[in-house]
Amino acid sequence: MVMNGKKIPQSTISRLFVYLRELTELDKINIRTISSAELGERTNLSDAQVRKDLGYFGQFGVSGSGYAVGELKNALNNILGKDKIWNVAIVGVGHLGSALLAYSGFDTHGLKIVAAFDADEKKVGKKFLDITIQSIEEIKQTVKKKKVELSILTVPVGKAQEVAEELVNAGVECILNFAPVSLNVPENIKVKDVDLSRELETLSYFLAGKNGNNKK
Amino acid sequence: MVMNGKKIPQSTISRLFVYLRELTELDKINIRTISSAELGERTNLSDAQVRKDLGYFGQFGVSGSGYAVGELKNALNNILGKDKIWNVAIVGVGHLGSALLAYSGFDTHGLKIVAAFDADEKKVGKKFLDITIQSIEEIKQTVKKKKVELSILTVPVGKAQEVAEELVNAGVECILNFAPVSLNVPENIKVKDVDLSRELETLSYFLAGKNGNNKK
DNA sequence: AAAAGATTGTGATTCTTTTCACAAACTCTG
DNA sequence: CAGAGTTTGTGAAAAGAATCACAATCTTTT
Repeated sequence: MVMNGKKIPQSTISRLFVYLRELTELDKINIRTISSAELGERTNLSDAQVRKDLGYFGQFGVSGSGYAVGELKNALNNILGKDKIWNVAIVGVGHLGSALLAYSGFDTHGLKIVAAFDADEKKVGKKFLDITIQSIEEIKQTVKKKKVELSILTVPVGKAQEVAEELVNAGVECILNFAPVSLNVPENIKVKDVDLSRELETLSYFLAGKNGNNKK
Repeated sequence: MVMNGKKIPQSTISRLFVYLRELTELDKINIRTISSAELGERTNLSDAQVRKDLGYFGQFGVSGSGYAVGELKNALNNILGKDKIWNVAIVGVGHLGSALLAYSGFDTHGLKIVAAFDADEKKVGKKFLDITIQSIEEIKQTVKKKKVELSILTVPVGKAQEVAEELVNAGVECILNFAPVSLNVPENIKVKDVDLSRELETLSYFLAGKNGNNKK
């Protein structure tokens, strides 16, 4: 990602969402102004990090007093494309998939689940809230019709690559992949992996270290 | 993390789990030997990356032929502490929490869910497979009794900090946090954040860029 | 057994991200 | 309104991570 000739780290983008969330809270409790130091404290980041991150996108602060909460909030909403609502499809309505379907938090983040797919014929036709589960075969047609832009892949490992290809073929450009495999997709497709077991395993690795098991 | 004086990147650890998963597959289909190039190909990483990652922990390869699959697999299992089974507790049995409870994949990763907690009195006492949901008040006692080492935090944002403190107080050293807040815990406690909305939002940011919405 | 080929392990290099540090700009106080 | 106190914005330095590149080592071929 490039802006004004400077390269913007992926991690900066990710942190902007954290700032935005905090600013939204601050706004609710009528706090009008905040310094980078305080915003950093609340988000467990350094003041310098906060300033540098914001610095990629412009000058939002006022020397001596800090940032205007409302203004910065609006600026970030704009930068992060949160003024738009994104249409999301969930593919694979197993345990995790249905938890995500039922998760109400997405709406408040500008994400709207508009479709759900599953290979299991027994599930097809069932309703979750206002979403009817469709067959995998209907992906292409439904993606077009419902203007799906993002997709969440919660199918078993063995099916992931195959289904991913189908999604790409249907025109989806972003995939949040929960299957623990590296998807092979064209490079214009943005894939983000969330690997729950791996996260836990990484934790256990540190725990192993603490107990002295694998420390030299 | 430090080994032989060299600092080991967190990302290296994370990738080791990916290598291990691939090696386990290779072993199943009776492939005896693999080069860094091929292992890299299968995991979408560069050959140099594979070699450097492994290099932090020793010399496992053979020039001219590559790595012995079985041997490397065993070595990684050992390095990553996967010879041990870790006891896990889930705190917050909402949509996501119960999906994780029902998720069978953890066992195969050396993780055993031994307890579940929820604040809702209506849920307390209910059974999920062989786990009975307990009240939050019982955390301390149960953590001790069942030797909980890892915990998964799937409570609402507002409760997260409070419950995290209770976990720390009970002696849990690692927390996988699904609540979208920065937990404030002592620095000897390892917290890993998984923020699903943020992951999706990050994706949508790139999508916004593609459509030219926020490109200069 | 020598030559050709493959592949590792790792120092050096490059690239990326974070932290430092301070002038400049603003606010507040008496 | 001058001086003391804050806080930003940003180059420069440091730290961290990925890539390069190649000598050393092993395998295969003839």
